[in-house]
Amino acid sequence: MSQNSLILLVEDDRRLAQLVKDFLEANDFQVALEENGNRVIRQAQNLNPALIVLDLMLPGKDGLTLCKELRPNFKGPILMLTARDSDVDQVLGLEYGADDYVIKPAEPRVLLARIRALLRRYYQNDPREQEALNFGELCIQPSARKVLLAGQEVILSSHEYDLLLALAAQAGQILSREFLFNHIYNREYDGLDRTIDVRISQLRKKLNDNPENPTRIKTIWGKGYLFIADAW
Amino acid sequence: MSQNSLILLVEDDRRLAQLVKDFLEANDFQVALEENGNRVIRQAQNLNPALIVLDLMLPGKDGLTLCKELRPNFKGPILMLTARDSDVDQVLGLEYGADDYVIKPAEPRVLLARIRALLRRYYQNDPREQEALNFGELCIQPSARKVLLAGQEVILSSHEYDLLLALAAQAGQILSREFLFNHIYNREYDGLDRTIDVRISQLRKKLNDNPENPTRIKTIWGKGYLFIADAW
DNA sequence: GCTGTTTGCTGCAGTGCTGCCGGGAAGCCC
DNA sequence: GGGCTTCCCGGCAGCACTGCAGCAAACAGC
Repeated sequence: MSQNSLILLVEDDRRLAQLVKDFLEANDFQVALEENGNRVIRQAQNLNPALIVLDLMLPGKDGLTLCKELRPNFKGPILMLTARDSDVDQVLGLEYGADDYVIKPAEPRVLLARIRALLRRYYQNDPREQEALNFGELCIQPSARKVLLAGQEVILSSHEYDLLLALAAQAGQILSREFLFNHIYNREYDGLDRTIDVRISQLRKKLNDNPENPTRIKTIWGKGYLFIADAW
Repeated sequence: MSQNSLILLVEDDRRLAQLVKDFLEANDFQVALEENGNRVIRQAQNLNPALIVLDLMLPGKDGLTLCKELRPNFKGPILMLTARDSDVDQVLGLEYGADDYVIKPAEPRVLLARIRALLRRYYQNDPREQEALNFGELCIQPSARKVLLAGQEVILSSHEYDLLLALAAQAGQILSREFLFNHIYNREYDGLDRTIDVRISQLRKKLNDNPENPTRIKTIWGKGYLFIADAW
């Protein structure tokens, strides 16, 4: 993370959304737009953004409820955005699980500063930073791009390694095929591609993980894959 | 990691400081006051507060510099507080390492909400790691998406697991079919769908819960379902 | 008691998802 | 270019999961 600097912007006013999007992109963020409140949760799962900016005045779903429902599925920072005269109270918003609350019209640089503060705080102790990741007998050494299983080196192909690292860095979270695909390749996921499945299959084989009853990489039916941190 | 609820309040206006102190104490925080900017760093080290509220208009030391110097010695959240017409800019403050920035005069409950949001975020044990939920013999492990009953793993389908988690996470509350449906599926509940009933039935079977006299998942006639936390 | 409504649960059929093989293309190193 | 590895992708087999219908039982109100 910080590996992915993707921000999910939930905003129904297209003009405003585009403005914010352009501004954030000019500042080296990637931005995904979502207009429909009902699709936010699914989008959050599929894209796994680093942060969500949530406008409360959405058609389709009440923003507060949305925020609350989002929490179990999204652990990262949520920044609420709302008009000054909104009946939705700042205090309430924060209590419903938002991490920050900015009143519209927001000065772009204020918004940017607050986004940066949230990301800095949340992703500061990023395990991805070179340090070795240890999960019981499994040890991943990003500095050497090397993986050890019970002390023995496991030879992984380039994509296999990338995939494993992506999973391990967010152990305990379900990662969608779409997210994994985008993470490894620089092209669009068409929703049908089975490449990830094949890589996972290889990985399991090399890590001695039984797909019928996996202890490391679990398949979440209809959702994606999950790396299990707990060593045993 | 200070599991305490001590807040270090840095403020030179005694009257205001006392007001804030009283208010926070009334809300179950402990508050330590510090008026002198030069002593803040030492105080932060000595007291190891959970959070620092920092007024920028201090005699003795410029607030921004202070914030910057504080950072290496204090890892917890810092909330900046300043007058609206201050020349110290919000953006600058956040860039200097503050985690939040509130403009005076601050409504007490807003301040409180923001303090709580910061603490919640910072002191939840590693954001990526969810704790296991324990209910007597039943143990739900979100990090591995695994459910244990008396030590034995219970194999649940994807939706069964989601449903159980939704219920367990709000144990003791009646959850309507509509809520559960929306929580699991991302589509509208038509008011007639019996899917939830069937899932509940499966769950009860797998959890050895007798529907005639359920000890885990109780049916609330006409309203929904209720997860009972108390172990049997 | 009776009635209409709500719930429990099973069985089945269909579908959509996953695992992974195997051929061939594409990259890489000499 | 040759030999090697890695990767892509079509495709098939298998089955987990879903949704539905249907009926019995429980319930609330009268």
